[in-house]
Amino acid sequence: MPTHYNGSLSERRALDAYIKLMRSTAAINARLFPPLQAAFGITPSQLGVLEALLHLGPMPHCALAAKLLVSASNLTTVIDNLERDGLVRRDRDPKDRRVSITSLTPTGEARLAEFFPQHVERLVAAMNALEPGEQVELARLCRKLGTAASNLASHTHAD
Amino acid sequence: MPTHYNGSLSERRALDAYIKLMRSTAAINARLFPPLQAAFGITPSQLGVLEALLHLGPMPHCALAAKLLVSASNLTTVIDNLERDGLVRRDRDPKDRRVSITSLTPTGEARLAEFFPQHVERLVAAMNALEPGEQVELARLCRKLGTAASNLASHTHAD
DNA sequence: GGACTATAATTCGATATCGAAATAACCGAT
DNA sequence: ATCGGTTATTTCGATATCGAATTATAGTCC
Repeated sequence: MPTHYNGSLSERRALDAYIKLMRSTAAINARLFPPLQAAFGITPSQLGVLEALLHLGPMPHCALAAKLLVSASNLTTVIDNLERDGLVRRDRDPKDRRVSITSLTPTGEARLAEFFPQHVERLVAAMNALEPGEQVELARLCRKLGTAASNLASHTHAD
Repeated sequence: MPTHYNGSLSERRALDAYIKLMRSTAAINARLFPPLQAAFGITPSQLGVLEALLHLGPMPHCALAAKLLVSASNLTTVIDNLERDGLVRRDRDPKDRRVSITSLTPTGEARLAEFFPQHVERLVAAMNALEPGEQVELARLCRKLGTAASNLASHTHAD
């Protein structure tokens, strides 16, 4: 008589999907990043920054933080380390001197060229555990889920 | 004439699925954890530990680390903080004095009871952006993906 | 039973991450 | 031209995270 568990069936379905979602991302990233870090000393966060700069060009700090979905203060730390290693540089925007624009250095571009193809290869290999149609379906479901989660602003005030 | 991009179509499919997978987990967790942390001071990692102890009972350190897919050294830090706050306790296993067994304290159980139902509610609400059938399909795809990624041991030696 | 090996947990140093507070620069109104 | 509010970035303190090294205990082999 599971009267206490009235939502249990749909709850278990949702929880199961959530857990598998979290585990699959953890498992994939556990395959993807350790080789990168061991061979090139590049952390996942650093890769995110380098990749964004490669694809989108030099960017203001806050735009980069928004793009990567991380806090500005966190990004400061990551860029500090990349700058120390000579992979990126910061310049003040002459139009608005509050703004710090980060860009790849030639060294950064060269480093990226060394490891990026391999990284993409590993990524594609990992995703190829799914058939093409399944990849498309996964992308669709994740987009639907992510969009909904992003749009829920602050509906969480319990009644 | 995209001769340079010979793998481009299947690559883009895989990359797209990967990106949406990562973004959806980030978006969902961004909805789930800040309220928990603001109202109860519980971090995501701490929740993981408390939840495992609730469902599985007292556990050796290394078993807990394996369960949560985190390193033992990381787990030490998380448990240190939980112990400091009185939510868990450590006891040496009398059978093997190397082993540290972590368990919930009455305070920990009480705290869990305060916030866990709300948390599950938020989680289910977030996942309900997908229809029941879609949740099942997402779970299947993620399980397939995660299992494959876990089984690839070290096939990454480039030729 | 003493030496060697293996395993459990912690410590250590580095990076990442957040929110709150501090700084600096811009902008609008007067 | 200044006051006050806004926005961009950094700083600070706390937690998380990992791998490598360390410490403590078990187990094994002779």
